[in-house]
Amino acid sequence: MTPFTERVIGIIRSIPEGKVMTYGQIARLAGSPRGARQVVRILHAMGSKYKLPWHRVVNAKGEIAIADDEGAELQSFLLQAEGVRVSADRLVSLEQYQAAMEENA
DNA sequence: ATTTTGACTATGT
DNA sequence: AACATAGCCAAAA
Repeated sequence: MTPFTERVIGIIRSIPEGKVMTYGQIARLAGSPRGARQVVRILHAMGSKYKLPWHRVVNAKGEIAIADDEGAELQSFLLQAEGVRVSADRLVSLEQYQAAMEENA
């Protein structure tokens, strides 16, 4: 377990309900400005084990980044269940993750 | 050791 | 706004 991984986990765990963050933001906060893809891997590998709110992580455009349609639908459902507006093309309102970033900065 | 592969991003058309 | 390109970087093949 690298320090970077630990920081990523901590950051994701700190995302408040109803807010979302992007892979890039998380990577930057964890000290690796170009590490967005590593965040993806960490999330995929450790997500269930550490009970992280994986569904609160979206890409830079504010959209659900899951390739698999079924998984994307689940994420969309989970987000909407906590009050995040998600459009039919799985776009998340941008205000929500900007707020999350300030709280963690 | 080298290549491929992404739940990515920034930049330029 | 949609598409292409080029960086990116660790894990898997």
